[in-house]
Amino acid sequence: MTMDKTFDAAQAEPRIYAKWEEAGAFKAGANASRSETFCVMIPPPNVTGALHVGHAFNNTVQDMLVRWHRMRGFDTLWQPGQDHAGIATQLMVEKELAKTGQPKRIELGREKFLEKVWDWKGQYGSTIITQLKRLGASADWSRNAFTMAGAPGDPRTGHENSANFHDAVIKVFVDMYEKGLIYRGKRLVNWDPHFETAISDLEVENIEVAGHMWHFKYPLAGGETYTYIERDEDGNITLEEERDYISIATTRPETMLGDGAVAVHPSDERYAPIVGKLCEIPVGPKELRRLIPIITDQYPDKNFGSGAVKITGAHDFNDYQVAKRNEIPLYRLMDTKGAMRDDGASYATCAARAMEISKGAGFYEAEIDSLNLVPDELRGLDRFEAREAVIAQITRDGLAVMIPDPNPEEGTDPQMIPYVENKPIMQPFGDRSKVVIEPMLTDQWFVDAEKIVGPALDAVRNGETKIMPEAGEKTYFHWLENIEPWCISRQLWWGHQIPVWYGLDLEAPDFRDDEGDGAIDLVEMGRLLVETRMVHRDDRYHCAPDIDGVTGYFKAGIANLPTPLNAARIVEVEDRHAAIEALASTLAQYAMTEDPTQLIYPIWRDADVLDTWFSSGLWPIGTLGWPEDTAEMAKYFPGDVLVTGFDILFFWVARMMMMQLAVTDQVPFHTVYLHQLVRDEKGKKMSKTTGNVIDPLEIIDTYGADALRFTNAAMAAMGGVLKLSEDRIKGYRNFGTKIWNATRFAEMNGVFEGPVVTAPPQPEHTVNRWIIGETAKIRELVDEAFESYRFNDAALGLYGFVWGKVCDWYVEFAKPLFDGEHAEETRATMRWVLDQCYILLHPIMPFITEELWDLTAPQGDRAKLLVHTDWPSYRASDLVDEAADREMNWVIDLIEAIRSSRTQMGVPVGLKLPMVLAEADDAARTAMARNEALIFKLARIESLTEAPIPKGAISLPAQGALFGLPLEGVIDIGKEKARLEKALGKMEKEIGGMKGRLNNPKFIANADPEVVVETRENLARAEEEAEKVRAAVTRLAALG
RNA sequence: GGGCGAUUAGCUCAGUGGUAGAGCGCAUCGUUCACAUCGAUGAUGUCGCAGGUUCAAAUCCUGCAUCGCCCA
Repeated sequence: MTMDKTFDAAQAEPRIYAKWEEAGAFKAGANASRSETFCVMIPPPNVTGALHVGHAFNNTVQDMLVRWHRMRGFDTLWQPGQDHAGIATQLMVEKELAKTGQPKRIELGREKFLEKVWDWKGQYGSTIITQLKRLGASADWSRNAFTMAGAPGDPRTGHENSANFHDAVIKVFVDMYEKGLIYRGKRLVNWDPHFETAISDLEVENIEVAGHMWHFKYPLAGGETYTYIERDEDGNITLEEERDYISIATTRPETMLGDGAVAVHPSDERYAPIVGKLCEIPVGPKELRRLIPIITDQYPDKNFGSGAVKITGAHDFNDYQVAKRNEIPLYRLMDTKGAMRDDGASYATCAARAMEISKGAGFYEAEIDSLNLVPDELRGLDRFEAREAVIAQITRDGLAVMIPDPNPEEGTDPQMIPYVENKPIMQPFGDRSKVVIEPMLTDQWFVDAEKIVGPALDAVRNGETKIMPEAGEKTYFHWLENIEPWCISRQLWWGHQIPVWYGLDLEAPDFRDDEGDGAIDLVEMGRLLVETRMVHRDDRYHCAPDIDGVTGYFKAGIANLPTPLNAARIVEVEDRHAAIEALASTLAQYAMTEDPTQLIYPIWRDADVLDTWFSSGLWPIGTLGWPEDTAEMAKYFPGDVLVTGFDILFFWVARMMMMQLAVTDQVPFHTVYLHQLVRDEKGKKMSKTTGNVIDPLEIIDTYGADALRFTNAAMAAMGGVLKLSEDRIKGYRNFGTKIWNATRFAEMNGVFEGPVVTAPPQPEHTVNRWIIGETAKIRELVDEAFESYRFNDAALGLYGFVWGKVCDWYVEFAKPLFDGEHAEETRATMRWVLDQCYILLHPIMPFITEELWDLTAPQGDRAKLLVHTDWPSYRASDLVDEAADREMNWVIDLIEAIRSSRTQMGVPVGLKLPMVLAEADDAARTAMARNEALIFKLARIESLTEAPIPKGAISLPAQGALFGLPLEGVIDIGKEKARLEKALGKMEKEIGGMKGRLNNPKFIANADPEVVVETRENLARAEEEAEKVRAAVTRLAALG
């Protein structure tokens, strides 16, 4: 066997991964040797996703945990899969259709379009899985799950064995609906005008943009005036004037049309005189301007803007709350595309009705939504065009607040100009559509989160589930304690369609049965349809897993209708519009035939689908086959650890907790490991626009997956910021090369010629005894680090051990031993130690270690692949030989001292020096005698004689000994003296500190006794050494 | 504005009360004998500032400053 000089990751990694897969190494339960299970659910990446550095980090962490447990014999399942990513996928497919010149989504229709989506999923949906494999992820791919598995039309491509997620999602929806945990309602939601759907908070990015704040006058009704007074901090009047208006500042003038009130803080004395009065919205046809009340609410900030806030409940989340509290009507101004409404009655009609309402007339929510308060000339305009028009109108009417131009033209009096502040404002954008998100009042489905939040809070409070780092728990509590209803409906086609059917409300309270015969005649039927306006009333709806489930409900619902309507057949139609047509046509037909068996009652299914997060909220059980009673569910649920980004703590983790508890009464996992976003080396978010995106696949191509994984592990300090730097990756690639070459050295020295060494050897030589103890220490450190999720400690500990102990010292120490009486045991020890390095490094660097595992057993006598090799459990207390430890540290210190003085004195590297031993106690003498060969070799010493330190020699104090390097004529006395004095200064400072402490009776009395003893020992050692240095300085002084 | 967090070597970061650390970078030296993706050696710190608790503070507490993130 001749090893190459480096590990060829690009060539080896695919081969090694294939070997694992062929061996079924990642299958659930593979290598299990005990009954405990270990189950990790992958946070499902989007089916549209491609691997980015965040995935790479997240999955490295999971893989380390999984591999570590699998090697320790746990019955391990790492459950992979993907979510169906409603918007993203739909967008992707629409783009694809456009690119290939196919009909558009709407043209295709729902069913055909969904076929296209399934085709797309089959063709491109497994991209990220292939990429995760390149990272070395050891998930059980045979169980790959998909959140749309089992939905109508699923051809089962790429998730052949996935549990039926659709059934699980629908069952949970129906159950929660029946328990009253899910309801339908009109609420303010984040609306994406591009995709024309509600979206979740998670899909909204708040970005600071340059914005403007316009200041407008809202005239008081009836020309009323009041004295407006402003005071400074001491209460002195700074401004006093009569005003016939109230000044409002807004960043969104176009929403003024929907204002329902102006609010001021109850303690704001400036506006106290006009609270309760009406003011006029300064836009729209003059004769039809609406009046709105001036109210008080806690929300306005007295110090912000003018202190008065316009309340547009249907287009702003804060205003919505104020409006709700104060029963202010919510006027919707825009359509689904974000354009000003162009529907309903004329502005004159709507505004008149709105006026009645603000003067106290009663109103219904549904009626309010039908009022279109957009002036006729603004109807149909895009919201941003409408903004400009509104500003222009107000300014033209002289109702903008005016100020003197701060930058007047040279030599002229400043002109008065409208007061517009330029200021940065936070604006919500759709993360995929990139358009400004509009708060919009629409009918949506909600989970009444407040009702299911309790158990999720308790589970974390009582420690049943632990969130790490702990700061995550605070955030979790804060969010859950203030939980809002969760909007789960989306106006999309790709997703789980909501299992709710609607029917027209045919119950007519004012319907008269002329004959009182309980049967309906044609006259009555005509009146029913035309006069009672039933099609304008709210619909009836029922929820069930399928249409058969709701048929009964609807039958019962029409049972009380007059004959023959009460016997109509329930038939599903496309939508509400089709239902009205169908009903009209069936009634018309009945009028002709009078055949009651032909009468139908049309129902239609809710067109909306469920939020992707609703289905991924069920990930921990859905992937295991729930609601079926599967073996996997019994074995692996509840799972163990969830590894995910801090950013989805609310959106996913908290919801999973709530939903699993609501459905199974059990927590889905006992530990949540949260990590930060992966940033670039300067800590900036990676983005295509900034151009600082690091592609993990390019990194893998260049440096290998192990280097990227090791970097991820080394960065993974609990809660730490993750800054990925290519230099660091390169450094860890070099680390791989280092252990590769240590192996190569061992191979050249015949270490792998015999059979493999499985148990810790019991060698005689100190060097070998020492490294075995060091190995045991690092094994304990690695286990403790993994146990407590301190992956950085595991990685850096191994780095220091392999490079700093094994390569820098043990390999060097071993060189002289290969020829002597300890050759045999040294080979055995080195072989064992290297094996331990491969094993302990395997969870972090699986590829190179598996390769080395194979290469270092040329006889083919490995019991198993490394991926399944038993994790060691030997202990430092059994394997550390204290004496060997002391001795080797003494040797290392001495060699370093000699090397240091040589370099500083400018002794040529090649020159071998004689050395004198001036003083030595027994321990030092023995240590010297036993390790002379390697000290000579590593410090380039040619001889050792016992003699006093000669003149002009460098003194080298060691524990229990004093050495000298005669360098008369070579050393620069001044330089050496300076070096010694510097060292002495440092020592004396330390000694001073220790003496100070030991002289303090309080220290002796209060400090931990161990600390006192330790300090005494350290002091003694330091004083001994300082004494030697002082003597050396004296000798040097005598010389000079 | 509210909440959470950070501030340690030139850079990136570890360090949960007991002698300030790592990697990278930098400087000097070194290629027969595992590795130049390497080796040897070295320089670099008022641990953000000010108080407090303690025998002892980078570490705990308080305030301040600066910078992040989340929410409004």
